[in-house]
Amino acid sequence: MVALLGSQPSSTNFFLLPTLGDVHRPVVQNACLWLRHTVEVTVVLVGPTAAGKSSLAAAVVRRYATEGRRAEVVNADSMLVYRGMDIGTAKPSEAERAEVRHHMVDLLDVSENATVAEFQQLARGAIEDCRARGVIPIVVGGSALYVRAIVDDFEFPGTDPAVRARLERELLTHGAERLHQRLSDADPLAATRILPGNARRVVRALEVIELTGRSFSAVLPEYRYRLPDVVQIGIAIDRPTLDARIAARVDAMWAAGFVAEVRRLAASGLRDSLTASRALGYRQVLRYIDGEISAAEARDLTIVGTRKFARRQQSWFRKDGRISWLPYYEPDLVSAAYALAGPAGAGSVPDSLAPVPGVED
RNA sequence: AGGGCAAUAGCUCAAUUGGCAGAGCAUCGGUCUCCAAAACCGAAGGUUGGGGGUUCAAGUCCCUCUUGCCCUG
Repeated sequence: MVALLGSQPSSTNFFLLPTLGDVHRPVVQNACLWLRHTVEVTVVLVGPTAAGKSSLAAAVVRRYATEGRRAEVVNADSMLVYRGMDIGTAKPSEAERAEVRHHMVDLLDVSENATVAEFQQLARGAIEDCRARGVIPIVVGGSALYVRAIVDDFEFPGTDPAVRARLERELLTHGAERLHQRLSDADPLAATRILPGNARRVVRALEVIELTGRSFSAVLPEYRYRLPDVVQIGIAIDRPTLDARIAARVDAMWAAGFVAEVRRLAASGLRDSLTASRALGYRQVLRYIDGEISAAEARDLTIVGTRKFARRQQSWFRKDGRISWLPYYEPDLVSAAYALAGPAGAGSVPDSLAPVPGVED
């Protein structure tokens, strides 16, 4: 039954076309109340850091519970996968995780390298697992690439440590320009898309070409869900408010013992890691611990870095036209989100909750 | 009070003997198929503290005022 309806992704949307008059709404909602038992929705909650995704997710899970439905969170935040990185990542607390099950959290040691491809596999598995158990997965994340890799048609060509290491060495000896020149010969199209200064992407392109024997004409896929029924909700928040929240959050982290956490992780190899050591806050606190900068500088750099990260997140998300935006100040944000994600929802935007222009940007 | 030093983009500072006021950071915008909390690219931003003078030409030299810092009383 699930599979049958799942093959018609638009079934719920169909009943809720915005053109329907209010008169029909009760009927429509009844239809959906019935459908909610058979159609499996995947909810995706996005937005910049400190917008309030986690607490909203937990509240929506609770609301589902009042309807007798179970929902679980699938994290799509790149740094939450590291064990021990708790304060600096604003990881949901143990209490929160005891109440709501969180997937894709605490999977790796700080010394291990996270990859998008692996994350994609595991996260998709977690979603399948939820669906198989009749649980609604709520993907919550600020890493746009991760979210898209999970929800859209992404296929990552493989990677080979040996090839990669050799290319990295060539990068050191010959420089990025030279590698980019080589990319121009091997794959002119890719070379026009990747700027010579971006050594990282040049190396990856050469790696893929060498591994696959084909050109690296990688372009982001179209905005098309590979899952049957996805509802993407974004929290819209204006910059001044977001910036204030970020500053307050960083201060709270320091007060909560962030430096001690970084010290602890440094002892277990944080410094040598490729990915974890680059995490916002951790990178700056490491410099502070090493005496390179003052505590105040570390704090300020973390705030500025987080702010810039939030801008990048917003610019990534605002391109995705499938996201329904809810203003952070919506008095009953939970009901609004639930209206989109819950039984009556599946993508319809209630009139009162149309995107708020001033907030979205 | 007297003497000395300084004042240039939002911030920190550059600017040959007087010769088209620049850089880093912040800000804004963009790119993105395995390090993505990463990596990279672009744009905007100035009556050089105010006023006067010398000069073909003044951020630069002279006078004056304002503000800040230091020293001496």
